[in-house]
Order: sequence, then structure tokens, then C-alpha cells
Amino acid sequence: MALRYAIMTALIEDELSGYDLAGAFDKSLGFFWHASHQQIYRELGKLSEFAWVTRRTESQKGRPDRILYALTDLGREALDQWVLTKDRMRLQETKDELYIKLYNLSETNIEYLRTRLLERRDAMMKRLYLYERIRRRHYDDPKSLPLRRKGVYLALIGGISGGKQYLSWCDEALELLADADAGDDAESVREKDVKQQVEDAKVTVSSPDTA
Amino acid sequence: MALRYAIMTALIEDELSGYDLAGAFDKSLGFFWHASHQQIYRELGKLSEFAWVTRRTESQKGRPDRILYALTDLGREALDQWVLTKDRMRLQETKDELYIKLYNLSETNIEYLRTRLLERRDAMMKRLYLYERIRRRHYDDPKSLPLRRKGVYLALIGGISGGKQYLSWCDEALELLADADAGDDAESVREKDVKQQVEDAKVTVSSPDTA
DNA sequence: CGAACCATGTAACTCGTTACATGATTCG
DNA sequence: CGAATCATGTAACGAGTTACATGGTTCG
Repeated sequence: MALRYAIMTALIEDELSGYDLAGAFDKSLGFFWHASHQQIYRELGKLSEFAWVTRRTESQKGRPDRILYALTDLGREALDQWVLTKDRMRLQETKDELYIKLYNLSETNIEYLRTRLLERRDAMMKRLYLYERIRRRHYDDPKSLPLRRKGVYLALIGGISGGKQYLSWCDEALELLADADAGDDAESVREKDVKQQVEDAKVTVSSPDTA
Repeated sequence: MALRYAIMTALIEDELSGYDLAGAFDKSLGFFWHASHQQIYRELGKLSEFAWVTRRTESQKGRPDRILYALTDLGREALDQWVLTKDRMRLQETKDELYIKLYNLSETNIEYLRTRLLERRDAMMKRLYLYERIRRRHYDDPKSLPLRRKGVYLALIGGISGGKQYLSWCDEALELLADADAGDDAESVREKDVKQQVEDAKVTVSSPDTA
């Protein structure tokens, strides 16, 4: 059910196409919710059935038509009601396979898992950079924001601080795993590289405005 | 697919029943993966089909029989292989409806959302307390752990630091929302209470060993 | 010239939730 | 005496993924 309302939330301020929405779920909304375009088109179908949104086709030259969706008063009402329903409280369900894989850490897979960690670290850093920039540009003084924007701000910093915590967890994990097989000469050299990468990256993240 | 392997992971060290497994997913494993008993029984059915686990019935007096599952060599092999397959990296997909609801923050629902935040704060604190204790008891000196346990340790501290970050996010959110409607006298008094609760709880969390 | 972007969708499947079903035992 | 714990499951539904399908444009 939540995806339905997430879509409507995105439609409060703008009239958007399914494609736009998919983009939003990869960008600004994506820190705490993800949805594939297939799911979005499916929900949009239902939302028009309920008359919670209206659809309007816009022709473009040289590109496929876009179908723009707008929230109706009825939809707006349904959304307001939903906010007040009690949800199943699910605390921080991270659902990352990597955690399960780490439970199975061994000599055989340590190298592989280290690579996955670096990958995630990298990806998170890119995301954080984007979000930090949004925060600085639009949410620099949270106390003076209008109420609605305060909520958005909170969701945003929730994502940002979660992301930062994740980064430092990656660092800690990489350091522990680097120690884990010291002794082998060839390995040691490679470990040094990994540690150096981690250091380099720390600098990049602490001052994202320079990139 | 991941649930399947999470179950097998839990079966590496012990022979467990479906009921035991459901318990594990509510406790030690539950920080980063959740599964209902229905899902678990379904997967266990498939795992025995594949001969990745064996089943053995144990009669009990005055209680229903338990069916104990044990990992086979074949299952062990499948698990080891799975660890090395590349997953689609999904970064910190929190999927908490509360974030979407916060996007819709207004005078109408602010009180309600504050209550949800306190609820989550409370629940997370209880969980953190449990996990911190496990860490202190069994993972106090991570560098001296055998390799496999290091992986478990990393998953554990991933959960712990994520939880701590979540708590401080809740605090920040509650403080911002408390300011949000100051000015009304009756409200102001209530806000004070909320802030006091937050302070009280901070003390509790920073020293979990006293409870 | 190939890759990525724009833009929409369908079909089949697996994963996850909710509700239903049973029945003894222990604890407050 | 009612609720919680122990212990297993089925059925129906909703949410999410993977694969397939189409076809023009822009950029390197």
C-alpha cells in the first residue's frame, strides 16, 4: 500500500509522468524507498481507476508521448487519511544480502566480500554527495522552514545520517578484514592499497562541496 | 532467494526447528532480516526438496512434536557458492512508511507523527540494549576473533551503529517537531514533557548495562 | 556505431503479509 | 479463566523482480 501513497506524495507539488516518477524513486525519494518502473505503472493504473489521479497525454516531437498524472482532490483526501492510519512499525529492516554473506565469512570468500564492501562504499558516497548538496541548497536553516518542508527535511537528514553511518561501518569492516589475513606478503601489499583507498575516500566525503 | 540462504546460515551451527528459526529472525538475525513463520516453513519445504537440509521429528511430552532441520553437505556447498554470486547492490533501502508520512507533515497530523516517532524510539532502544549486550559478552575483542566470527561481528555492529544513528535521528526529529508549534500555552507544557522524555531516554541508552 | 536516454507497457514469477486453523501447557 | 508460549501448517492476496517488447534521439 505504501508505494501508492509515496507516488501520490510525489504528485502533490508537480504533475509527473511514470518515467519522471521512476526517476524520482532513483533520486530524491530513493534514499528510503525504491520502486521499479513496472511497479509504478501498475500503481498508476490503479490510482486512475480510483480517480485519485487524472491522466493527460502530452505529445512531443521526436520522443514518445508522455502521460502526465496529477493528484485529484479525492486522492489528496485519501492521502491525508492514510497518514493517520497506524502502520506496522518495522524498525530499520536493512535487508541487505551482504550481511548474510558476512555471516559466512571465510578464507575462500574474504577477498570477494571486501570487493563488495568497497563497491557499496563507493555507491553510498556518490549518493551522499548528492543528498548533502540538496540539504545545503534547500534546507540550510531547518527551523525557519514551513511545516511541510520540515517533514521533508527530516526524511532527508534521516537518509543522510544513515548513509554516513553506513560509510563509517564500511571503513571499520574493511579495516578489520584487512587485518584478517596479514602475514602473506603479496596480500599485505594489496591491503595497503585498500587502506589507502579508504583514507582517500574519507577526505572526499568530509568536504563534498569541493567535487 | 536470500531468505533461503539466511536460513541455511542459521543452520550451520545448530539443528533447529521452524519455530526456533522464526525466533532467531525476531532476535539475533532480526536486526537486518525479518521473516514470518509462514515464509520460513515454505522455504524449509523447498530446502528439503533440494536435499539441502534433512528433517527429523522429535517427540515431546505435553507439547507438539518439533521437526528439526540440519544442513547437509550439499546444502553447505550451495551456501558457499551463493556467497560468491554477485547480488544486486541495494543500498540502505529503509522502506519505512513513516518517512513517506513525514513528507506529508501538517498541523493535522503532527501530533500523530510525534507519537509514532516516540514509539519507534522506544522499540529501537529495547533492541539496541539487547544487541549491545551480545556485543559486550561475545564480541568484546573483535581482532582476536576467528575469521567466521569476525563476519558475524561486523553484521552485529552494522546493526548497532545503524540503530544508534536511528535513535539520534528520532531525537533530532522530535526536537524539531516540538519547536514547530510552540506559542500555544497548552502545547508548550506538553512539549516540555516530550523533551524531558527524550533526555531521560538518552541517559538510559548511553549506559545499557545498568538496566 | 554502439551506448545511454526517453517513454511506455505486459507476463510470469518469487517474496512477503494477513488471515485462518488446531490444540496442549504454563503463568499470573 | 484468559493470555502467552510452544509448534505446525494452508490459502489468498499484495508487493517486488526479471524478462520481454518497442522504437526514436542524442552523445561520445
